[in-house]
Amino acid sequence: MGIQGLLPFLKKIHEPVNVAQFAGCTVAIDAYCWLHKGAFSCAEKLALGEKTDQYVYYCMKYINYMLSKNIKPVMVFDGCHLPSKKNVEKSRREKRELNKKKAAQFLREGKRAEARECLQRCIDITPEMALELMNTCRDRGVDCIVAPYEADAQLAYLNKIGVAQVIITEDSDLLLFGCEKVLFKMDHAGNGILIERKRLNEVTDIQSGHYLFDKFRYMCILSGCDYLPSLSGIGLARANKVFKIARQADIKQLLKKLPTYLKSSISVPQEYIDGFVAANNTFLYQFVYDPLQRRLVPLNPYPQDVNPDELSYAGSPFPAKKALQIALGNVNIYSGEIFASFDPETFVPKYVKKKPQMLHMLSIWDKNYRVKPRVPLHETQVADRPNLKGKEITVKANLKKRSPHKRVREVEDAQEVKSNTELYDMYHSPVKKRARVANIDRNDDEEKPEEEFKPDPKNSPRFFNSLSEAHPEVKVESENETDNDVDQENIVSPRRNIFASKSPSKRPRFNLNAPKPKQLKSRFFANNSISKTEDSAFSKGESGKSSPKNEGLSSLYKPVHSNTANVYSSVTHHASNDSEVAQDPKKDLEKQASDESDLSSVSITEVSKHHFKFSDAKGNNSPKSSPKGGSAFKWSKFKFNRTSSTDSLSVSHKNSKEVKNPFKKVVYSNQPNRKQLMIKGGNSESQTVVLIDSDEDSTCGLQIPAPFPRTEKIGVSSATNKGKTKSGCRVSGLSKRSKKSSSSQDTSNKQHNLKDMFAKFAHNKSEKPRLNHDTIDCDKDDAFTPETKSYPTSKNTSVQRVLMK
DNA sequence: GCCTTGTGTACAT
DNA sequence: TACACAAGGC
Repeated sequence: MGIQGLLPFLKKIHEPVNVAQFAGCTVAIDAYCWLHKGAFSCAEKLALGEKTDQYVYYCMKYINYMLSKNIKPVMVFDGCHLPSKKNVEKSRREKRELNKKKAAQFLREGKRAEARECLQRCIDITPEMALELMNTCRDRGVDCIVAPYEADAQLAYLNKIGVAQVIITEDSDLLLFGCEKVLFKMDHAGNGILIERKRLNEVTDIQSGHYLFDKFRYMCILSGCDYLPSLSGIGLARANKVFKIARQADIKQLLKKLPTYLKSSISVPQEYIDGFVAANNTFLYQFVYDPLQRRLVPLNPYPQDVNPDELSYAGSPFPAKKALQIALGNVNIYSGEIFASFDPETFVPKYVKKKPQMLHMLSIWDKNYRVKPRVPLHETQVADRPNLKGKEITVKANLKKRSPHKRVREVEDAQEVKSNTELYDMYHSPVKKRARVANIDRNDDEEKPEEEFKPDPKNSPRFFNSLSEAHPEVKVESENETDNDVDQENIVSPRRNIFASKSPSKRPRFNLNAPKPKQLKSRFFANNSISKTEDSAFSKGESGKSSPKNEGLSSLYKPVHSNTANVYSSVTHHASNDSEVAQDPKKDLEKQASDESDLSSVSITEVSKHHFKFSDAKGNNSPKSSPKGGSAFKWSKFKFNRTSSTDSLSVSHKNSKEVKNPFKKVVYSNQPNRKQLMIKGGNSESQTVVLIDSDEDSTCGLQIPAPFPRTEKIGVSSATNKGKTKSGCRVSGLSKRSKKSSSSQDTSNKQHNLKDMFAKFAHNKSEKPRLNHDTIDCDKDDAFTPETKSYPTSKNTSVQRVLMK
């Protein structure tokens, strides 16, 4: 439940970010948030006791994304119920039971839709479901830990001791526990809203001199929290008002004076004051498990005036062995029985071949594990940046000609799709659609890590200290220079362009000449991945059978789609071809990983380098699910100019064709003060990277996190800012609300746009759209007609000029 | 008019 | 679990 209205209350300090910016960091995740959302898709099956692992699949999509971004996830699960939350849990249980009864009634009456709604409302995440996810995560080398009590406190503790640098959750309570950085509402593309503890004082009315984090916590408790309902008529706004004017340090005394502060006749009983203190202590001293010391500890050390014996409402300590077994996930927290046997000393992840060498990337259960050194992520580097404000920089991207092999592939790809009808069918066929989604995921895994901006730290420890000195290929020009024509002769053709994506030879490619894929077991849907749960006492029984408690409901339910889950259970892996090392993405990436000093990336590439495609329940490959190459479209002939009339960046083709909103993706580079714009219209060779650097505050919903200088207006005129984009260009970082207001129509038209894209590109069979989610809702206008495609002619070099604001 | 409170709805596929 | 919205209290 959290603090009602807290997130909207903190809107001022919402910071749209992508989790990829925390590459190299550890991110602790409130696993139940994902489990709950994942369970939504299979609520009926779960309620009826049928076997499904859809919720695992859902969670693993997030996990895989983070692994592909070199982020170490740590999954944190809820443990035992706190006495403080007894009432909340009871109320939830009653609601679930009520909905179950309603569902049964609807099913008796033949009202399936209503029954489904009720079943969705009675989703209960069981310890068995958590174990299923834990087993899958561990096979991928992802750490899991079960909190002795609430995951929230455990997450905060991991953040506090430096194990995790960021927390991902949907629960606003995390802020009260004292987390430094919390990422809310993260989607599958890693976009979310970051709230930092250090900025909380910006939203409260408490004067900065009098601001204390304690006051923020008091304010939230006063407005009502899981441990204490609010006094009638007091919400966040009134609670904020109290702490704006209150100077009373003693919270008990302050609460007694509440009617005075609120100028009302509100009654504050002693019972409420005691409850308030208990709630506050629960936020402060709840038991958590320290995986490094392997023992239970309070979230914060007890001060002298607090007697731990009086904090039974904040949890009771367990014996050391039991505490460890709970933390390892071996104990069913409902029944208390041992239902798993995970041992970190002997466990070897199935799908991680190499152990990371960076100590903070090891398992938190590994004895050699060390927390990541606390280095300010950006601050040390911000001061050293060159000031490019008001400058226009010219960025050259190294563009290589297509290999003949690739051209052949495109032709073959084009021949696969014969007509608009076929494309339309592809889109609307459920199984094929899923295969297409898998294809999108593959593209993401395969290409995005490559696109990230990673300057060589050996050659440039302070990369941006002297941009032009360190990298002569970057030409910095003054704003007064109006000549947009670039003198190609004066540009030294770079051997290696640090702004460009990596060499195509190192890029994983789908190889049409590779042998047919071998049928392998799914990574995380292999049957053996759930064998432990089947063997255990808590198992829901054989597949297809309902558990006894659900038999009554199950007998009422006549499923129409009996075997949809099988689509997930059989996944084909494109086996690598040993004889074609150069074409083998797996080997390429391994080689690439081994070239890097941080071998932790090996496990990351291990995750991202495989291509999956779905097959049907019998294991037959879907013919339309083979990976596709990028489109032939090239951006190399476009220039980026500032147009005074719209105060925006526009793009013009060399043949004077103007295109708006060319940017498909904004990626935060690892370097501070730099944002990379990835122009993904073309294939990998023609991708161009433009660094934007600006001090201006956010416009059009594009925001750069605080350590970065703010955002540049990109492809959106000032008249259409406030998060709205005229042409539907995807702008990462829009708040949900502004997305709804501005792009809800875009979203509803998304499928039509995609269909249009198919239709448009199908006219030219050599041209195919990249089925990348970043491009789906782009290009609604006719800017990208096949005629605009072109290839670089200027010595494989493309030049973009960007005015730095 | 501000604020709280209750209700309805989406969440995933 | 959170958000949007409407109703109602102060």
